[in-house]
Amino acid sequence: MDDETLSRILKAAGDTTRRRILTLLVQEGALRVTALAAHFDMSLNSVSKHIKVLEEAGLVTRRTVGREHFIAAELEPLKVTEAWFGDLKSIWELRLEALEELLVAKDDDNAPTGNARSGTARNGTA
Amino acid sequence: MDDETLSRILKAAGDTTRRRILTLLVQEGALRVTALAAHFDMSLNSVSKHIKVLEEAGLVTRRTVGREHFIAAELEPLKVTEAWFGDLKSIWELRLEALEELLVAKDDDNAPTGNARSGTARNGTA
DNA sequence: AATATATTCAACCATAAGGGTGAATGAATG
DNA sequence: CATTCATTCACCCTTATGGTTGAATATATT
Repeated sequence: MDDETLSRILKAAGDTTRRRILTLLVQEGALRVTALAAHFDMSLNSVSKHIKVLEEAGLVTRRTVGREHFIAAELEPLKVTEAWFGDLKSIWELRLEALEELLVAKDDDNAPTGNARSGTARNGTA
Repeated sequence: MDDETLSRILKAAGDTTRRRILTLLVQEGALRVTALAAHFDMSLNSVSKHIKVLEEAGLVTRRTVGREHFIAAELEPLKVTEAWFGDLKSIWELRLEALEELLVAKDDDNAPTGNARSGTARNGTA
């Protein structure tokens, strides 16, 4: 997955209006631009621009039928993003496990202060 | 959870440099500002500012000891954010289930086109 | 053909974001 | 006490963002 893509997704999701749009689409299915705009105290144009941002991030797709544009949420980017956060958590937990092992191994040498979470790695704790 | 908070977290995570900082911290534990900056082709000042953004989003905490500031990743906001994406997926799946039920119920009336995913709700498909 | 509807495009404005530099602050060290 | 080191603060610049309005485009409707 492109790092640039992830940035676009997160930036798109970083705006309240856009998150609300996404939520609306997810719970109500595809909606027209006007229908979406009706939910917001904001010009239709602005909503249209927000949709464009979501579209460029791949969070939303557009199906044009006649003069009406139906906007639908896209599930895949959500998974990808969730995965990034999940990976980060995994690395974290792996490192914590390693730390704990170290502490347990040293247990008879010097009694550690406990609390592996604040007593961080080779750099952190003085 | 505050919506504003979520926005700050996602905006903070939306920048590549900041994601790299987070990753570094998660895999190496707490690091000094200078140590972090060494990884980037960018002024120390800029990195310092990125750290501040992460800090304001709660993604990172600072422990100052003497003249050195140790920056550590914070796990909790990651969970919250992951949860937001997860919730969205859940709503999505719930709605799809409901749609499938509808389709199955109508099965003898008129043979549907199948494909519940593109044939969206009451608004979408013409 | 004329008009109304749905949507985008273009230009504009204010403010935020991301980067840089130089000075200021605070702590260690000779 | 002067100096070096670690970091932030203040200011500047350029570009992006979120919002506005008015015009343009494309499709329906009468």
